[in-house]
Amino acid sequence: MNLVFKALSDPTRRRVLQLLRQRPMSAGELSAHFAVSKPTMSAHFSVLQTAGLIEAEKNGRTILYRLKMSVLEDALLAFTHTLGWNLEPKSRDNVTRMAANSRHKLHPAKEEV
Amino acid sequence: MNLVFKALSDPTRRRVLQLLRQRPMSAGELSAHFAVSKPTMSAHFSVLQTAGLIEAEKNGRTILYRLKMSVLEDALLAFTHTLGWNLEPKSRDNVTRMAANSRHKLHPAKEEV
DNA sequence: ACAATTATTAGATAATTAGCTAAATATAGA
DNA sequence: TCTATATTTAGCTAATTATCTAATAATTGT
Repeated sequence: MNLVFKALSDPTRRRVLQLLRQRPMSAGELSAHFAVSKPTMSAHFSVLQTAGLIEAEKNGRTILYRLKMSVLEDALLAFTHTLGWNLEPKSRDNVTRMAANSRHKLHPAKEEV
Repeated sequence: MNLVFKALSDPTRRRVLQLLRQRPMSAGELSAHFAVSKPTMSAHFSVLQTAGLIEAEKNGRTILYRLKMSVLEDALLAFTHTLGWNLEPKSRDNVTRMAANSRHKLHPAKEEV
C-alpha cells in the first residue's frame, strides 16, 4: 500500500492513471500529454508499474501500458477502511462505462478531466 | 488535492490520521505512538495541517490535533471521480463519529490543486 | 522567580525524487 | 544491412524529504 500512495503523490502520475482509464496507451502516446522528457516519463511509468498500478505489454517497438484498476481499488479501500470510512464501488457498471468510454479522443493534448 | 496526496504519501502521517479518527489527541500523545523524535512528529503535523487534513487547538501548553475528515473525503472522492470510479459512503456511523469528534468547520481552508 | 513540561523552530545531514541530456537497446521497414 | 522509430538505461544535478540534536518559546506549578 505504501508504494501505491507514494506513486499517487505525484500529479503527473495521477494524470497518467486518468489517461489510462480511457484505454491502454503506449509510452509515447502517454508522454505526448506532458511537458516533460520521455526519460522522465519512463521513470514515472516505472514507479507506477512497481506499485502494481499499471502493467506493460510489449508489442513490436511500442510498449502498451494499461491500468490495473483493482490494485488501486484495493489500496484505497484498505486505507479508507482503516479510517472507519466504509466506501464501496457504486456498482459494477463502472466497468461497462469504462469500456464504453474507451473509444474517441486521439489527442486530448492538454487538460484531461 | 496535491497537498493532500503528498501528505498521504508518508506512512507515519497516514497512521496519525488513523489515530485521530478515534478522538483528538495532543502532539505528545500522538508522538508516543511512534519511534521518531518529537520534532520529526511536529514536522509531520505541520504537513498534515498545511494540507488541511488536521487542525490544531492550543490549550495551555498542549496542542490538540483533530482530524478534518471532510477534507480527506473531498480529495479522495475528487480523485476517484476523475477515474470514473464512483464511490459513495456506505456506513452511517462515520457521520455520527465525525459529528461526535468535533465542531468540524463546514468550510475548510482552501488548498491549491 | 524558578523549574518542569510541552511543543516548536533552527540548523544540519543523508536519502530520495524529479528532472535533464546523451547513449544504448530493440524492432520494423527499405 | 542500414536507417528511422520507440523506449529505456546511464549518469548527472537541483530540490525536497525525513530525520536527528540543540535551542527557544510558552505555560504551569511551587
